[in-house]
Amino acid sequence: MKNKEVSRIFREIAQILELKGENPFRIRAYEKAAQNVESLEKDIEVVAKEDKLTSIAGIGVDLAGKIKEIVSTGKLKQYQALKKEFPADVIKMLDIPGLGPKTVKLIYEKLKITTIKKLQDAAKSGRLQTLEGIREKTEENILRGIELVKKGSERVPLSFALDVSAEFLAELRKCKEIDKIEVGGSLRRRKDTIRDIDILVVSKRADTVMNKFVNSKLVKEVLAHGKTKSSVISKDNMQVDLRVVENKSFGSALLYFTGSKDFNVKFRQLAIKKGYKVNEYGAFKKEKYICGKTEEDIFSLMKMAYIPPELRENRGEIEAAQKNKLPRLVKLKDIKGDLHVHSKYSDGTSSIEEIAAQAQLKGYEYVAVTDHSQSLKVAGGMSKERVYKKIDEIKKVNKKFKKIKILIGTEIDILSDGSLDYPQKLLAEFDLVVAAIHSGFKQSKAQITKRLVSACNNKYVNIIAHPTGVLWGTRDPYDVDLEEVFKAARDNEVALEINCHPQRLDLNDVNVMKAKANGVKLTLGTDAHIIDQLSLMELGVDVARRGWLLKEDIINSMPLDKVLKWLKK
DNA sequence: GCCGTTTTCGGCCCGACTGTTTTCAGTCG
Repeated sequence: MKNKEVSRIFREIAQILELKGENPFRIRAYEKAAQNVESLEKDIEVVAKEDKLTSIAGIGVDLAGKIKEIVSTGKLKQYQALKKEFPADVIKMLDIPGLGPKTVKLIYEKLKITTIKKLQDAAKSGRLQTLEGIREKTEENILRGIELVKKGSERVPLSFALDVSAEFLAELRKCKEIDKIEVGGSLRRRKDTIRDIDILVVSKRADTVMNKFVNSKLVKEVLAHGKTKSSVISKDNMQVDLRVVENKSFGSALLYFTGSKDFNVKFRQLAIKKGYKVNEYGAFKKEKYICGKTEEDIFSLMKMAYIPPELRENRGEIEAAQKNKLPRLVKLKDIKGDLHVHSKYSDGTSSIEEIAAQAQLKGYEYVAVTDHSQSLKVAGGMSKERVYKKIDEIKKVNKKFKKIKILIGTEIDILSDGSLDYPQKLLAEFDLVVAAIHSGFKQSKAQITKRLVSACNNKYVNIIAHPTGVLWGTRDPYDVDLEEVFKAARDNEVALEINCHPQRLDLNDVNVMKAKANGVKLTLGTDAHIIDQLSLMELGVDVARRGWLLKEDIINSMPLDKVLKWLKK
């Protein structure tokens, strides 16, 4: 797989071309190509071999030739020549917020500044002010931008952004000048990681709302404060943007503010073809306002089905909506049980009975109590004896609860040599076996892949939990050949989990799509360690929806009898 | 550099805010 390599090279070419002041549309062509290659499901090397590169959107004859060169020689002559034109650190200056290609070029060429450190020194000493168009404020902004880069303006996990946005929403809702309020952006699309929070409000008193917003106690720093748009940095270091519009523009503004960027570009192009102009204030014919009060109005004007926010990534959803062939996405109410829950028997805090009661309250037909296996000592991994004790208790509780079935489960460790943490004889005692990697994350791709594949080959294993091991913001996924895991899972009727825990959300949307394309079934598991966390199911459903899943793709949208049948593969 | 049921040439989404200058370029989303 050289998809990442190709897209990295194209992205960097785009940056260098920006510095050179090249045609912006040519630059965008490289960026678009980079993105499309990166999100391509197929291996770019295979597509190149089949001579089908130009069938990829945004890849024409020229870029196809460049991809072939990269795939066959591992290099691209054009790229190597371009790299010589600017020092690597100068290209990195483009990452500084507020500093764009024009200014970087000016600074590099006039002052011969080649590193971010030198840039910082020059800004502090006021030397940048010798340049045309740069005065005190710009210098300050550059210094602030450098600090932001150092701190790492990285994406945060969805759950963290949800918490921050909830605080802002609560604060803004106190403001009686606000008639409507909604979150947009990647948060509304429920991406697994979020860079900034976009909030949209309807108000007739935009100035009052803006003043309250930028002066809120939640705000650390004001980046911009305009009549209809403001940006701040929150106390938790998240950028929050607020936009105020009139009611008649609420739908169009929400559409625009929800994005994604690629979706917006495609959508607006389509509008032009149909003779309309769509912006955040509405859909217009010539200068005449047609609609914009709701998103539905605009979709219907474009003669397409309403596209749920989770799908708006320009991954084919616009074409599908035009043909009225959008997938009937799984909904929270389709989920009939939770297949990954921890009890007091390992590192959870709830009793079997509490879990049963809460799951019943959720309207579930079943819940699997999947405690850790013996090796995972830090998480109260259970000995063989404790397993039998737990089985006895579950049987008793099952007699007490008529409306819900507790499945006897285990989240068993896949040990570093690929073997499982309990003998086969004990595994036979469980209704459900969830296998997962909790150690040896640094092993080679081949080793990790082999461990997961051999777990799939075990006849008692039903589910692979959090298949890539990612912990958003803390730990990168381990190196694994998912294609191999997909094959093994499909051939052995093993499902892959979408772990709903906000730090995990693993598999993610893209891998969920790939799994489905490979004929693999998915499960949703909250990994709850306390009964309140059974509500995390919602986040997992969001991932499933972003991955275009129907309820038919998800094991635990089936009723109990069918799940039991599936478990007895 | 890509793309095409108005086009194989001439388009390519569209608008807000800031800083600097005095009408606009640069940057961002």
